[in-house]
Amino acid sequence: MRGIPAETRKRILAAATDLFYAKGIRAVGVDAIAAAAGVTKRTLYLHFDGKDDLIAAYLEARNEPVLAGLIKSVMRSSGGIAAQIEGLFLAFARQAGNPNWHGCPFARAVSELRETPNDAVSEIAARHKRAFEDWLAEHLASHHVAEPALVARQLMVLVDGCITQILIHRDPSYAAAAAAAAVALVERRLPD
Amino acid sequence: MRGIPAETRKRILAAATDLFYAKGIRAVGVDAIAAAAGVTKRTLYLHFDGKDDLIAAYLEARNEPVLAGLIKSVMRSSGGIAAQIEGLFLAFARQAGNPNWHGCPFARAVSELRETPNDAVSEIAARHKRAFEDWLAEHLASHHVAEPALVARQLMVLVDGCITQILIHRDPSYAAAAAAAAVALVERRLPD
DNA sequence: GTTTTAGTATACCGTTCTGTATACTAAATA
DNA sequence: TATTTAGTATACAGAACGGTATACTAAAAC
Repeated sequence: MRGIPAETRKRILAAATDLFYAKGIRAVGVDAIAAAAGVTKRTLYLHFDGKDDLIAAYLEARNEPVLAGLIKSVMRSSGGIAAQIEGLFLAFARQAGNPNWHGCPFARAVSELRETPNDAVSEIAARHKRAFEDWLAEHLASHHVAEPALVARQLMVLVDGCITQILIHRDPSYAAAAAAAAVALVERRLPD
Repeated sequence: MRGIPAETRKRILAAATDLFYAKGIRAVGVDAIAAAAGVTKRTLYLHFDGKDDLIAAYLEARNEPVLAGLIKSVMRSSGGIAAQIEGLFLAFARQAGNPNWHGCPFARAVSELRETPNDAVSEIAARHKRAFEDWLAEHLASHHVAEPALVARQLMVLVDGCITQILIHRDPSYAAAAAAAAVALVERRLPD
Protein backbone atom coordinates (compact mmCIF):
# COMPACT_ATOMS: atom_id res chain seq x y z
CA MET A 1 0.00 0.00 0.00
CA ARG A 2 1.12 3.49 -0.80
CA GLY A 3 -0.34 6.39 1.21
CA ILE A 4 0.13 10.13 1.13
CA PRO A 5 3.19 10.77 3.31
CA ALA A 6 1.64 13.64 5.27
CA GLU A 7 -1.40 11.45 6.02
CA THR A 8 0.75 8.64 7.39
CA ARG A 9 2.71 11.05 9.55
CA LYS A 10 -0.53 12.49 10.90
CA ARG A 11 -1.85 9.03 11.74
CA ILE A 12 1.32 8.17 13.65
CA LEU A 13 1.18 11.48 15.50
CA ALA A 14 -2.49 10.94 16.36
CA ALA A 15 -1.73 7.50 17.81
CA ALA A 16 1.23 8.89 19.77
CA THR A 17 -0.96 11.70 21.09
CA ASP A 18 -3.66 9.34 22.37
CA LEU A 19 -1.22 6.97 24.03
CA PHE A 20 1.25 9.49 25.45
CA TYR A 21 -1.54 11.60 26.88
CA ALA A 22 -3.48 8.73 28.41
CA LYS A 23 -0.71 6.52 29.77
CA GLY A 24 2.30 8.79 30.05
CA ILE A 25 5.31 9.13 27.80
CA ARG A 26 7.69 6.59 29.33
CA ALA A 27 4.83 4.11 29.68
CA VAL A 28 4.32 3.94 25.92
CA GLY A 29 6.75 2.23 23.56
CA VAL A 30 7.23 2.98 19.89
CA ASP A 31 5.95 -0.49 19.03
CA ALA A 32 2.61 0.32 20.65
CA ILE A 33 2.40 3.61 18.78
CA ALA A 34 3.19 1.99 15.44
CA ALA A 35 0.62 -0.73 16.07
CA ALA A 36 -2.05 1.80 17.09
CA ALA A 37 -1.33 3.81 13.94
CA GLY A 38 -1.62 0.68 11.78
CA VAL A 39 1.92 1.17 10.59
CA THR A 40 5.12 -0.81 10.86
CA LYS A 41 7.90 0.38 13.12
CA ARG A 42 10.06 0.82 10.02
CA THR A 43 7.59 3.40 8.69
CA LEU A 44 7.48 5.20 12.03
CA TYR A 45 11.26 5.61 11.99
CA LEU A 46 10.99 6.82 8.42
CA HIS A 47 8.87 9.76 9.57
CA PHE A 48 10.52 10.49 12.93
CA ASP A 49 14.16 10.42 13.98
CA GLY A 50 13.34 8.54 17.17
CA LYS A 51 11.17 8.60 20.25
CA ASP A 52 12.51 11.96 21.42
CA ASP A 53 11.59 13.49 18.08
CA LEU A 54 8.12 11.95 18.34
CA ILE A 55 7.67 13.35 21.85
CA ALA A 56 8.64 16.83 20.68
CA ALA A 57 6.31 16.58 17.68
CA TYR A 58 3.48 15.41 19.96
CA LEU A 59 3.82 18.42 22.26
CA GLU A 60 4.39 20.86 19.42
CA ALA A 61 1.22 19.61 17.72
CA ARG A 62 -0.82 20.12 20.90
CA ASN A 63 0.24 23.74 21.35
CA GLU A 64 -2.11 25.40 18.91
CA PRO A 65 -5.32 23.40 19.50
CA VAL A 66 -4.99 23.52 23.30
CA LEU A 67 -4.37 27.26 23.18
CA ALA A 68 -7.35 27.73 20.87
CA GLY A 69 -9.53 25.70 23.23
CA LEU A 70 -8.53 27.79 26.22
CA ILE A 71 -9.21 31.05 24.41
CA LYS A 72 -12.55 29.72 23.22
CA SER A 73 -13.51 28.83 26.80
CA VAL A 74 -12.84 32.42 27.80
CA MET A 75 -14.60 34.02 24.84
CA ARG A 76 -17.70 31.87 24.97
CA SER A 77 -19.26 33.81 27.85
CA SER A 78 -21.39 36.77 26.91
CA GLY A 79 -20.85 38.56 30.22
CA GLY A 80 -18.03 40.84 31.36
CA ILE A 81 -14.39 39.94 31.89
CA ALA A 82 -15.02 38.37 35.31
CA ALA A 83 -17.71 36.11 33.88
CA GLN A 84 -15.40 35.17 31.02
CA ILE A 85 -12.64 34.12 33.41
CA GLU A 86 -15.16 32.21 35.48
CA GLY A 87 -16.20 30.42 32.29
CA LEU A 88 -12.62 29.25 31.76
CA PHE A 89 -12.62 27.36 35.04
CA LEU A 90 -16.12 26.02 34.65
CA ALA A 91 -14.96 24.62 31.31
CA PHE A 92 -12.26 22.68 33.19
CA ALA A 93 -14.89 21.16 35.44
CA ARG A 94 -16.86 20.12 32.38
CA GLN A 95 -13.89 18.63 30.54
CA ALA A 96 -12.60 16.83 33.61
CA GLY A 97 -15.78 14.80 33.65
CA ASN A 98 -14.71 13.17 30.40
CA PRO A 99 -12.78 9.96 31.20
CA ASN A 100 -10.37 10.78 28.38
CA TRP A 101 -9.31 13.96 30.14
CA HIS A 102 -5.99 13.70 31.96
CA GLY A 103 -4.98 17.25 32.70
CA CYS A 104 -2.47 19.42 30.89
CA PRO A 105 -0.23 17.45 28.50
CA PHE A 106 2.54 20.04 28.83
CA ALA A 107 2.64 20.08 32.62
CA ARG A 108 2.52 16.29 32.73
CA ALA A 109 5.32 15.90 30.20
CA VAL A 110 7.57 18.34 32.05
CA SER A 111 6.79 16.63 35.34
CA GLU A 112 7.48 13.15 34.01
CA LEU A 113 10.58 13.94 31.97
CA ARG A 114 12.33 16.01 34.64
CA GLU A 115 16.11 15.51 34.60
CA THR A 116 16.14 13.73 31.27
CA PRO A 117 18.25 15.34 28.56
CA ASN A 118 15.36 16.32 26.30
CA ASP A 119 15.54 20.11 26.15
CA ALA A 120 12.72 20.33 23.60
CA VAL A 121 10.02 19.23 26.06
CA SER A 122 10.77 21.96 28.57
CA GLU A 123 11.07 24.60 25.87
CA ILE A 124 7.80 23.75 24.10
CA ALA A 125 5.86 23.54 27.37
CA ALA A 126 7.20 26.87 28.62
CA ARG A 127 6.43 28.50 25.28
CA HIS A 128 2.86 27.18 25.37
CA LYS A 129 2.21 28.40 28.91
CA ARG A 130 3.80 31.73 28.15
CA ALA A 131 1.61 32.12 25.06
CA PHE A 132 -1.59 31.74 27.06
CA GLU A 133 -0.28 33.99 29.83
CA ASP A 134 0.53 36.68 27.26
CA TRP A 135 -2.88 36.33 25.61
CA LEU A 136 -4.57 36.60 29.02
CA ALA A 137 -2.59 39.73 29.90
CA GLU A 138 -3.61 41.41 26.66
CA HIS A 139 -7.21 40.33 27.04
CA LEU A 140 -7.35 41.60 30.63
CA ALA A 141 -5.78 44.90 29.60
CA SER A 142 -8.33 45.35 26.81
CA HIS A 143 -11.04 44.99 29.45
CA HIS A 144 -9.47 47.66 31.64
CA VAL A 145 -8.20 45.28 34.29
CA ALA A 146 -5.41 46.96 36.24
CA GLU A 147 -2.00 45.25 36.46
CA PRO A 148 -2.90 42.83 33.66
CA ALA A 149 0.49 41.07 33.64
CA LEU A 150 0.30 40.25 37.34
CA VAL A 151 -3.33 39.14 37.15
CA ALA A 152 -2.55 36.97 34.11
CA ARG A 153 0.18 35.22 36.10
CA GLN A 154 -2.17 34.71 39.02
CA LEU A 155 -4.73 33.18 36.68
CA MET A 156 -2.09 30.86 35.20
CA VAL A 157 -1.27 29.69 38.72
CA LEU A 158 -4.96 29.05 39.34
CA VAL A 159 -5.32 27.21 36.02
CA ASP A 160 -2.54 24.71 36.65
CA GLY A 161 -3.39 24.38 40.31
CA CYS A 162 -7.01 23.69 39.47
CA ILE A 163 -5.99 20.99 37.00
CA THR A 164 -3.58 19.39 39.47
CA GLN A 165 -6.16 19.28 42.26
CA ILE A 166 -8.75 17.73 39.96
CA LEU A 167 -6.23 15.10 38.83
CA ILE A 168 -5.18 14.19 42.35
CA HIS A 169 -8.62 14.10 43.94
CA ARG A 170 -10.41 12.90 40.82
CA ASP A 171 -12.98 15.53 41.70
CA PRO A 172 -13.89 18.29 39.18
CA SER A 173 -15.57 20.32 41.92
CA TYR A 174 -12.21 21.84 42.82
CA ALA A 175 -12.72 24.00 39.75
CA ALA A 176 -15.50 25.86 41.57
CA ALA A 177 -13.11 27.09 44.26
CA ALA A 178 -10.60 28.10 41.59
CA ALA A 179 -13.31 29.92 39.64
CA ALA A 180 -14.37 31.89 42.70
CA ALA A 181 -10.74 32.83 43.41
CA ALA A 182 -10.19 33.90 39.81
CA VAL A 183 -13.29 36.08 39.81
CA ALA A 184 -12.20 37.75 43.05
CA LEU A 185 -8.69 38.41 41.73
CA VAL A 186 -10.05 39.94 38.53
CA GLU A 187 -12.85 41.99 40.09
CA ARG A 188 -10.61 43.75 42.58
CA ARG A 189 -8.60 45.09 39.62
CA LEU A 190 -11.62 46.46 37.77
CA PRO A 191 -12.19 50.21 37.66
CA ASP A 192 -14.79 51.37 40.22
CA MET B 1 27.79 -8.25 56.90
CA ARG B 2 24.72 -8.26 59.10
CA GLY B 3 22.91 -4.96 59.63
CA ILE B 4 19.90 -3.93 61.68
CA PRO B 5 16.89 -4.73 59.44
CA ALA B 6 15.15 -1.39 60.00
CA GLU B 7 18.36 0.43 59.08
CA THR B 8 18.71 -1.45 55.80
CA ARG B 9 15.11 -0.80 54.91
CA LYS B 10 15.59 2.88 55.62
CA ARG B 11 18.68 3.02 53.41
CA ILE B 12 16.80 1.41 50.51
CA LEU B 13 13.89 3.80 51.01
CA ALA B 14 16.25 6.78 51.11
CA ALA B 15 17.87 5.73 47.84
CA ALA B 16 14.47 5.17 46.23
CA THR B 17 13.32 8.57 47.44
CA ASP B 18 16.29 10.40 45.94
CA LEU B 19 16.07 8.62 42.60
CA PHE B 20 12.27 8.55 42.19
CA TYR B 21 11.98 12.21 43.11
CA ALA B 22 14.80 13.42 40.88
CA LYS B 23 14.33 11.31 37.77
CA GLY B 24 10.75 10.08 37.95
CA ILE B 25 9.37 6.72 38.96
CA ARG B 26 9.34 4.88 35.65
CA ALA B 27 12.78 6.24 34.82
CA VAL B 28 14.37 4.46 37.78
CA GLY B 29 14.89 0.71 37.90
CA VAL B 30 15.13 -1.44 40.99
CA ASP B 31 18.74 -2.27 40.09
CA ALA B 32 19.67 1.42 40.30
CA ILE B 33 17.95 1.77 43.67
CA ALA B 34 19.67 -1.31 45.09
CA ALA B 35 23.04 -0.06 43.83
CA ALA B 36 22.49 3.42 45.27
CA ALA B 37 21.52 1.89 48.62
CA GLY B 38 24.65 -0.27 48.61
CA VAL B 39 22.51 -3.37 48.77
CA THR B 40 21.94 -6.34 46.51
CA LYS B 41 18.71 -6.69 44.62
CA ARG B 42 18.02 -9.84 46.64
CA THR B 43 18.02 -7.78 49.84
CA LEU B 44 15.75 -5.16 48.31
CA TYR B 45 13.17 -7.82 47.46
CA LEU B 46 13.52 -9.14 50.99
CA HIS B 47 12.29 -5.82 52.35
CA PHE B 48 9.74 -4.91 49.67
CA ASP B 49 7.28 -7.03 47.75
CA GLY B 50 8.17 -5.36 44.46
CA LYS B 51 8.52 -2.01 42.77
CA ASP B 52 4.89 -1.09 43.35
CA ASP B 53 5.33 -1.70 47.07
CA LEU B 54 8.47 0.44 47.02
CA ILE B 55 6.65 3.26 45.24
CA ALA B 56 3.87 3.20 47.81
CA ALA B 57 6.39 3.16 50.67
CA TYR B 58 8.25 6.08 49.09
CA LEU B 59 5.14 8.24 48.92
CA GLU B 60 3.85 7.15 52.31
CA ALA B 61 7.20 8.08 53.86
CA ARG B 62 7.10 11.56 52.31
CA ASN B 63 3.65 12.38 53.68
CA GLU B 64 4.59 13.36 57.21
CA PRO B 65 7.82 15.31 56.58
CA VAL B 66 6.38 17.25 53.63
CA LEU B 67 3.28 18.11 55.63
CA ALA B 68 5.44 19.19 58.58
CA GLY B 69 7.54 21.37 56.28
CA LEU B 70 4.48 23.09 54.85
CA ILE B 71 3.04 23.79 58.29
CA LYS B 72 6.42 25.09 59.47
CA SER B 73 6.54 27.46 56.49
CA VAL B 74 3.19 28.88 57.53
CA MET B 75 3.97 29.12 61.26
CA ARG B 76 7.40 30.68 60.87
CA SER B 77 6.03 34.16 60.21
CA SER B 78 5.43 36.32 63.27
CA GLY B 79 2.76 38.46 61.55
CA GLY B 80 -0.95 37.86 61.12
CA ILE B 81 -2.65 35.14 59.08
CA ALA B 82 -2.14 36.94 55.76
CA ALA B 83 1.59 37.27 56.41
CA GLN B 84 1.74 33.61 57.37
CA ILE B 85 0.13 32.51 54.12
CA GLU B 86 2.44 34.82 52.21
CA GLY B 87 5.36 33.13 53.97
CA LEU B 88 4.20 29.76 52.66
CA PHE B 89 4.61 30.89 49.05
CA LEU B 90 7.85 32.73 49.65
CA ALA B 91 9.17 29.47 51.08
CA PHE B 92 8.40 27.81 47.74
CA ALA B 93 10.45 30.45 45.94
CA ARG B 94 13.35 29.79 48.32
CA GLN B 95 13.18 25.99 47.99
CA ALA B 96 12.79 26.08 44.22
CA GLY B 97 16.21 27.70 43.99
CA ASN B 98 17.74 24.47 45.25
CA PRO B 99 18.69 22.29 42.24
CA ASN B 100 17.48 19.24 44.15
CA TRP B 101 13.97 20.66 44.28
CA HIS B 102 11.61 19.13 41.74
CA GLY B 103 8.15 20.14 42.87
CA CYS B 104 5.58 18.09 44.73
CA PRO B 105 6.39 14.35 44.78
CA PHE B 106 2.70 13.47 45.15
CA ALA B 107 1.48 15.54 42.23
CA ARG B 108 4.31 14.26 40.05
CA ALA B 109 3.65 10.63 40.95
CA VAL B 110 -0.06 10.93 40.21
CA SER B 111 0.68 12.71 36.96
CA GLU B 112 3.21 10.13 35.80
CA LEU B 113 1.37 7.00 36.91
CA ARG B 114 -2.00 7.99 35.50
CA GLU B 115 -3.92 4.99 34.13
CA THR B 116 -1.61 2.42 35.67
CA PRO B 117 -3.25 -0.03 38.03
CA ASN B 118 -1.55 1.20 41.19
CA ASP B 119 -4.38 2.40 43.39
CA ALA B 120 -2.06 3.14 46.30
CA VAL B 121 -0.37 6.10 44.59
CA SER B 122 -3.59 7.98 43.98
CA GLU B 123 -4.90 7.24 47.46
CA ILE B 124 -1.76 8.35 49.31
CA ALA B 125 -1.44 11.52 47.25
CA ALA B 126 -5.08 12.48 47.75
CA ARG B 127 -4.79 11.81 51.48
CA HIS B 128 -1.69 13.98 51.73
CA LYS B 129 -3.28 16.91 49.91
CA ARG B 130 -6.46 16.55 51.87
CA ALA B 131 -4.48 16.58 55.14
CA PHE B 132 -2.88 19.92 54.33
CA GLU B 133 -6.16 21.35 53.07
CA ASP B 134 -7.86 20.33 56.33
CA TRP B 135 -5.05 21.78 58.42
CA LEU B 136 -5.26 25.03 56.46
CA ALA B 137 -9.03 25.24 56.95
CA GLU B 138 -8.68 24.80 60.69
CA HIS B 139 -5.81 27.27 60.88
CA LEU B 140 -7.74 29.87 58.88
CA ALA B 141 -10.81 29.37 61.05
CA SER B 142 -8.77 29.87 64.21
CA HIS B 143 -7.64 33.21 62.78
CA HIS B 144 -11.22 34.27 62.13
CA VAL B 145 -11.05 33.93 58.38
CA ALA B 146 -14.56 33.58 56.97
CA GLU B 147 -15.44 30.56 54.81
CA PRO B 148 -12.28 28.75 55.88
CA ALA B 149 -13.01 25.57 53.89
CA LEU B 150 -13.40 27.49 50.63
CA VAL B 151 -10.33 29.64 51.24
CA ALA B 152 -8.30 26.55 52.14
CA ARG B 153 -9.25 25.00 48.80
CA GLN B 154 -8.34 28.17 46.97
CA LEU B 155 -4.95 28.16 48.68
CA MET B 156 -4.41 24.53 47.71
CA VAL B 157 -5.09 25.45 44.11
CA LEU B 158 -2.58 28.28 44.37
CA VAL B 159 0.01 26.01 46.01
CA ASP B 160 -0.02 23.36 43.30
CA GLY B 161 -0.35 25.92 40.52
CA CYS B 162 2.58 27.85 41.87
CA ILE B 163 4.72 24.70 41.96
CA THR B 164 3.69 23.70 38.42
CA GLN B 165 4.48 27.12 37.00
CA ILE B 166 7.90 27.16 38.67
CA LEU B 167 8.64 23.68 37.32
CA ILE B 168 7.62 24.53 33.77
CA HIS B 169 9.29 27.94 33.53
CA ARG B 170 12.20 27.05 35.81
CA ASP B 171 11.55 30.42 37.38
CA PRO B 172 10.83 30.72 41.13
CA SER B 173 9.53 34.25 40.67
CA TYR B 174 6.09 32.86 39.81
CA ALA B 175 5.74 32.33 43.56
CA ALA B 176 5.49 36.11 44.03
CA ALA B 177 2.34 36.32 41.94
CA ALA B 178 0.88 33.34 43.81
CA ALA B 179 1.76 34.93 47.15
CA ALA B 180 0.01 38.17 46.23
CA ALA B 181 -3.07 36.24 45.11
CA ALA B 182 -3.11 34.21 48.32
CA VAL B 183 -2.84 37.33 50.48
CA ALA B 184 -5.72 38.97 48.59
CA LEU B 185 -7.93 35.90 48.94
CA VAL B 186 -7.29 35.68 52.68
CA GLU B 187 -7.54 39.37 53.46
CA ARG B 188 -10.94 39.77 51.85
CA ARG B 189 -12.27 37.15 54.26
CA LEU B 190 -10.90 38.83 57.37
CA PRO B 191 -13.29 40.61 59.74
CA ASP B 192 -13.37 44.38 59.22
C1' DG C 1 26.84 -24.82 69.95
C1' DT C 2 23.31 -25.05 66.92
C1' DT C 3 19.94 -22.57 64.47
C1' DT C 4 17.93 -18.62 62.73
C1' DT C 5 18.46 -14.20 60.58
C1' DA C 6 20.05 -10.72 57.38
C1' DG C 7 22.65 -10.26 54.43
C1' DT C 8 26.28 -10.84 49.91
C1' DA C 9 27.52 -12.46 45.35
C1' DT C 10 26.21 -13.97 41.10
C1' DA C 11 23.74 -15.77 37.74
C1' DC C 12 19.70 -16.22 35.31
C1' DC C 13 14.57 -15.92 33.44
C1' DG C 14 11.36 -13.97 30.29
C1' DT C 15 9.86 -9.60 28.63
C1' DT C 16 10.13 -5.17 26.80
C1' DC C 17 12.73 -1.36 25.24
C1' DT C 18 14.78 1.71 21.29
C1' DG C 19 16.59 1.20 17.07
C1' DT C 20 18.34 -1.18 12.71
C1' DA C 21 18.69 -4.58 8.71
C1' DT C 22 16.93 -7.28 4.86
C1' DA C 23 13.84 -8.31 1.45
C1' DC C 24 9.72 -7.43 -0.92
C1' DT C 25 5.60 -4.59 -3.08
C1' DA C 26 2.76 -1.33 -5.26
C1' DA C 27 1.89 3.23 -6.64
C1' DA C 28 3.46 7.55 -8.52
C1' DT C 29 6.75 9.82 -11.50
C1' DA C 30 10.07 10.83 -15.07
C1' DT D 1 8.82 1.71 -19.39
C1' DA D 2 12.30 2.39 -15.78
C1' DT D 3 13.00 4.48 -11.45
C1' DT D 4 11.96 6.45 -7.35
C1' DT D 5 8.95 6.59 -3.35
C1' DA D 6 6.33 4.95 0.58
C1' DG D 7 5.26 1.56 2.35
C1' DT D 8 4.85 -3.90 4.45
C1' DA D 9 6.65 -7.97 6.74
C1' DT D 10 9.84 -9.91 9.58
C1' DA D 11 13.70 -10.51 12.03
C1' DC D 12 17.20 -9.22 15.06
C1' DA D 13 20.68 -6.65 17.94
C1' DG D 14 21.85 -4.96 22.41
C1' DA D 15 20.42 -3.15 26.44
C1' DA D 16 17.34 -2.54 30.45
C1' DC D 17 13.37 -4.00 32.71
C1' DG D 18 11.09 -6.55 37.06
C1' DG D 19 11.79 -10.49 39.46
C1' DT D 20 13.75 -15.17 40.95
C1' DA D 21 17.20 -19.00 42.16
C1' DT D 22 21.33 -20.89 44.22
C1' DA D 23 25.02 -20.89 47.15
C1' DC D 24 27.52 -18.82 50.67
C1' DT D 25 28.61 -15.87 55.13
C1' DA D 26 28.64 -13.76 59.45
C1' DA D 27 26.34 -12.09 63.35
C1' DA D 28 22.82 -12.79 66.69
C1' DA D 29 19.50 -15.66 69.48
C1' DC D 30 18.11 -19.69 71.64
